[in-house]
Amino acid sequence: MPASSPPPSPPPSPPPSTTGHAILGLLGLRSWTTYELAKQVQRSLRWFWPRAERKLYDEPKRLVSAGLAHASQESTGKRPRTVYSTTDAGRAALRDWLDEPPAPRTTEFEAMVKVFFADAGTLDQLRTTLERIATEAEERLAEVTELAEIWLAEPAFPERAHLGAIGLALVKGQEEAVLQWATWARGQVDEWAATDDPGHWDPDVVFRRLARG
Amino acid sequence: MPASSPPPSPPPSPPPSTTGHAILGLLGLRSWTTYELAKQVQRSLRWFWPRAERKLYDEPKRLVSAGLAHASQESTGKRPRTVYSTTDAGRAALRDWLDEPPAPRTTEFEAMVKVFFADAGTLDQLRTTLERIATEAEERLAEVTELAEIWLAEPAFPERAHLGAIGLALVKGQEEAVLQWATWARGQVDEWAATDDPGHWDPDVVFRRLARG
DNA sequence: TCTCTTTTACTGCCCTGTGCAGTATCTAGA
DNA sequence: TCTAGATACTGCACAGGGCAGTAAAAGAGA
Repeated sequence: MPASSPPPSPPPSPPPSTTGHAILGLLGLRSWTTYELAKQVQRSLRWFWPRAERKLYDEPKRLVSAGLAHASQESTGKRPRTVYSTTDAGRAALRDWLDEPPAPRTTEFEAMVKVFFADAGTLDQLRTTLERIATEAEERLAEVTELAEIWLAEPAFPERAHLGAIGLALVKGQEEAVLQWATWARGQVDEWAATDDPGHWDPDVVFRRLARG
Repeated sequence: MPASSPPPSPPPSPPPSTTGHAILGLLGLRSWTTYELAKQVQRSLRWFWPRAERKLYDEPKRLVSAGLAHASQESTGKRPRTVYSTTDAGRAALRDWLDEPPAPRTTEFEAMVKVFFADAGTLDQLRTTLERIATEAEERLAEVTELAEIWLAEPAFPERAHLGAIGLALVKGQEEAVLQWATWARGQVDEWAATDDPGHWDPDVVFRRLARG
């Protein structure tokens, strides 16, 4: 007897990505247009899950086709806009996703690649790179201060202040660590004779400190 | 007079990406097969510029077509292998690249997205996520210790120990910052009544600390 | 000696994600 | 009224990731 042909099932929408779940999280707070979503991701999620605006126009559509979100066509005058909201299935998916082991943290730090290969260039180039690393960290620390002040004065989601607080605290810790390192490194590099010759500067002193755990 | 047709020039190979320059940096140390390159990237560059092995088989070919690297076909028995080395143009490109302003540092930290949307789930889920963040940081700190010991005992490139030392020092600072935060956060969360109700725990205490700069 | 596992050495394919250009409309201010 | 900026998208080319697949060499153990 021949095998019966499989029943015509709707194409199984792939399980949402991290980006999908992050958007699902924002939809759990309120409804958003894609444009608002993009701005909000820049303000908050950017710190831990940076995504280009472009992507945020595609992802909600996938959520809708998976039944995890709902889209309603509205309009401002003649210009149409799409407002997305979550669904019961969306809330359930978000809840379940919290159980799954998170992907390992990854960092892209181009400036440190330049530090690592600094012996292909001059000490001045290395110092400039360290300067840029420090400046970036300082700018972000200023942003942290600004965000903390906004949370104190006019929070958009006061009922979520506790989650915002612990999140922002991590950002501050990270940026401070980078800034402290950059300041230290700047001092160390000043003792080197050249990028490929540390002179009397002894790397083993550092390695022994790092090896102590 | 009609415009003359443009001379048939070779397709301008696009300027190498960060990944390309990173490989150029490794080729500056010695010649590598792609397989060795992939392993080396996992050991060292991974910390600041993580790239999938797959990509490391494509990128050297682009460097060769841009004249920045040289490929020689060798063989181990009947199996062919490609050994890449740098060129004068490659060394010059690397040197020039060190001057260019680096891309901003970015971090993908899925676990923190789960922390940020923890109010979609339970306190147990949040505690588990914090636990996982701490464990990951501890594992990486152990790796830092291990690498420091290798640098002390049998360094592969002793003449580059100074650059390895300052690089590894940053990794340690970053991981310690995450671990300290996770420990602190675990304690704070223990005072909350639920993920969406911090009880008497006051987020403004944290925000005021963060706002002080 | 034979077998099995691990290491070496890649390629193809599909998917996610980025950056940029392009197309409109709406709003607020000079 | 004119213009700048904000809103609301789409298309396209390219970087990069993950996984499956292929295959030969080297080493380990029976």
